[in-house]
Amino acid sequence: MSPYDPSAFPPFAVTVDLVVLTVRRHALCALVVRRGEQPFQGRWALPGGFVRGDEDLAAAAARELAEETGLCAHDPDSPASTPGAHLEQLATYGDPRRDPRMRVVSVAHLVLAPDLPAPRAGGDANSARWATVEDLLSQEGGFGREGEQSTPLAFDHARILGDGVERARSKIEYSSLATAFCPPEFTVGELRRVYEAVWGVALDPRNFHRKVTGTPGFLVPSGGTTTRQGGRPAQLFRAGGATVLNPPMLRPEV
Amino acid sequence: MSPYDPSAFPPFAVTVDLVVLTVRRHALCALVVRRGEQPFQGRWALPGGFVRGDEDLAAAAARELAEETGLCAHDPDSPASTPGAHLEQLATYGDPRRDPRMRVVSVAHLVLAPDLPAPRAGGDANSARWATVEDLLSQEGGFGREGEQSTPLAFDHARILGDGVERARSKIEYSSLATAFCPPEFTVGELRRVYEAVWGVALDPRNFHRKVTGTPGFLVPSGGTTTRQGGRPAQLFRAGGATVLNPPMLRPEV
DNA sequence: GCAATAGTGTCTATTAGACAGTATCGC
DNA sequence: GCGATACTGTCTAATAGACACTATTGC
Repeated sequence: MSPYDPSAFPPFAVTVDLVVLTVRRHALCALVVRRGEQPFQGRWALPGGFVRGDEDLAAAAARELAEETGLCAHDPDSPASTPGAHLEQLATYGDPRRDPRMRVVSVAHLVLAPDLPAPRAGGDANSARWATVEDLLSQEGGFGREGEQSTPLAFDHARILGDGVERARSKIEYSSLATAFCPPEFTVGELRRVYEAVWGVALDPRNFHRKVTGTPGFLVPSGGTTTRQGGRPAQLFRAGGATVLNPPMLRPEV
Repeated sequence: MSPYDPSAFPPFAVTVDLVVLTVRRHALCALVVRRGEQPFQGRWALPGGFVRGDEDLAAAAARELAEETGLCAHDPDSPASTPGAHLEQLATYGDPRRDPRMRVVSVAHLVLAPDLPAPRAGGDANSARWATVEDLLSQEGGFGREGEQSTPLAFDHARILGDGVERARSKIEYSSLATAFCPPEFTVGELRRVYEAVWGVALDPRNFHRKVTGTPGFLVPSGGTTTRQGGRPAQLFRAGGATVLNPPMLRPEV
């Protein structure tokens, strides 16, 4: 067969799946939706859907994100987009048997978002929720915050979620992306709690403060202060222009 | 439309494209093939082809690699594969207009290989060659080593190649992947020349030697020595078991 | 000897990590 | 006052980078 014979290619469906991460109550959480149909009916899955015929992959991911959360994604590769959550391509999953019905290639995307109000999913408020990554990835399922048992995720979504979490854990080391988990204005302590939740470690508040305020372009003071965390008023910052951190934040050893 | 109605998805073609990098004569080079048909007939392009209906994405990439180079890819994610070149998924490109004939989503893969004999491409030795990354990515095309002008790469392959080069440049900082550019046994000086070619910088041989031999698990002595680089005989090493380098190699500032 | 590469030692400026101590809020 | 968090300063061990020096080959 000719390498580009348009009439001779096998038919594929192409979807986007979203790993939407946020930090809630000092825990790294992901957005999951309940499947209403077979296969895996009733199980939790990552949000996602088909790429339309005239739609770019990043556009499809941003559309699905808006449909599920109302978030406006900020794709660093596309020039003009309203500020909001960070969106980037994660990886593509194409095992021939990953969907029992047909050949589906899924282009997974990673979204990092600040703590949000309750998710919505097409008007059915009960069909989407935040769950801790720990619960979703524990082998037997574990228990959600309402005491509801989390069965394993549908399809290969546990692997996709694991890859997304690993990407987030490593990217906040050498980029300023941890600020994507924070509201527009935030304190050094709030940023530290993001690192602690994503990495699952405790960091020295004093050395952390010295490190982030000493990294050029990471944070810019916004002028105000807040006492929303209690204690002495803390200076408020915005994300600076730097995207790459040099020197990087160092993740403590195991 | 139901989010998973099997009869209602738009038809996509899915291909794999390969960014095959090697170091030749102190320069980072990529494998390109000449297109025999429209569009972009006669232009250079990255090797690649359709994913078969029952084939995983990584398997398709390994098959294309073997067809183009005879290399056996070593995918770190798959358990048993003959040692050879390193292969990993790079990114997926799905702009609706990236191929003028139809909707093609391409899952690009990155291959890092030691210096190889001349490439082959389906028996037609003239239709595949190594070109320096510098020539391929220079805006106007530049000149290849035979003095032949390199026109810009077909499709969006210049962008894919640029992304692959950037991935390679950053991955050799914090992983042991630079050894994938070396033969099974190599000297510290040969490894240093890999870093210098990929990063395009000059490194201090003495500090480099101290750094790589002091990083646990990076290199293991094989016992032999060689004088193939001239000068005092150099100890031969193999790649050690470590995949992540801690501390990382530091790329000098611009 | 001379050129080339390999390998070791030494000094210095920088920094990560540990931790003392002070500042400023709510209660 | 007390508890909490924010911030600044200090010490030490480790290290990146610069560079002097020696070792061992081919010619």
